[in-house]
Amino acid sequence: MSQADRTAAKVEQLERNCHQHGLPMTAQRREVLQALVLRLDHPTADQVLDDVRKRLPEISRATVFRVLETLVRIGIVRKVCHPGSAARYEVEGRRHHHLVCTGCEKMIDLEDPTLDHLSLPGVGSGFHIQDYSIQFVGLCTTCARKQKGHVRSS
Amino acid sequence: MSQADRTAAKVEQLERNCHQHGLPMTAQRREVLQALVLRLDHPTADQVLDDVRKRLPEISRATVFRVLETLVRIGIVRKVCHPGSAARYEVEGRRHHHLVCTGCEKMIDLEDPTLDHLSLPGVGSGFHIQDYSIQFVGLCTTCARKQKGHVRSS
DNA sequence: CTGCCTGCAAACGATTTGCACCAGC
DNA sequence: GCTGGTGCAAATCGTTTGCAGGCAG
Repeated sequence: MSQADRTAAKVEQLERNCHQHGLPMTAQRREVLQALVLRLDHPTADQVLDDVRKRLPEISRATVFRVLETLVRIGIVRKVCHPGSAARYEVEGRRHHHLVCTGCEKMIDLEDPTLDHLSLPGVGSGFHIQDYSIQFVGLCTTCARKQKGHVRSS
Repeated sequence: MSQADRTAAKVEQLERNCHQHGLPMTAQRREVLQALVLRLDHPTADQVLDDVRKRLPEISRATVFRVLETLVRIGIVRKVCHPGSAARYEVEGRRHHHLVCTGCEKMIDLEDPTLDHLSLPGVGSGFHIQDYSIQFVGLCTTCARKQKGHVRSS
């Protein structure tokens, strides 16, 4: 599937989900989602804002926050937690995991079928597990090189 | 091991690590760590502050943030990322995973030996994996009950 | 002594909210 | 026309920082 197709499919899904939830479809929602689909990484709200402004220059920061939250609520977008300060967002898609670099805080997607069917723990507590995702923490190539020899700078 | 023993052991480790890093040992550091050991959940900095103030009433908020960051740096405490707003902290210990409730944002620890030895993916990218932890997302018993029948309130 | 640590208050960055107006249905 | 969405600016929340003492080593 091409990038354009993926985008179109997502926008369509957005329209469906908005409808299901009785929410109007707006240009802002479409553009925010589109910007997110086009990115391969996990942008912060501000990065999304920058992208969207290229096509919708008058959009407000607050709206981007509101729209992102809405997209998360209706299940099209996932808010991923990140050790860094600002929250990151990504479109919901295939199950995948994250490599997080403790050096530069970069986050890389990892798809690995062997990790996709963990036997879910039979939690006695009655917790209802809907999904899971693994966070691998470590050092990316660049940071690993940098740390050679150093103990700790700060 | 009793709770008191665990606390003592951790404080001792703190003294050792401070020494190793050339950092002075202070009452604030001891109390912050102690407060964290005594909690079974993943408190925010403010929750830690409340606990510590019971024994050290004049401690400042800024100090709690600074001390927590120090404890993370010297490897006694872990900052866990959480979809919610404020960062959470926990003492480093055995490997465990987290159940995160999407309803109330509660986070529950889960120790499960069957999940402790995942075959780490042979990442081609040269990423250096040091550790991992799994996030299970779902609904806790309370929130699961609440959602029965509702579609979505807000 | 000297350097790191602390308390306080102010600064900061990310996110949320109140309000007046506009657009989708 | 009513409901919910948007832009703007102000408020809020979590966290960090600058500075003047204080205390550990």
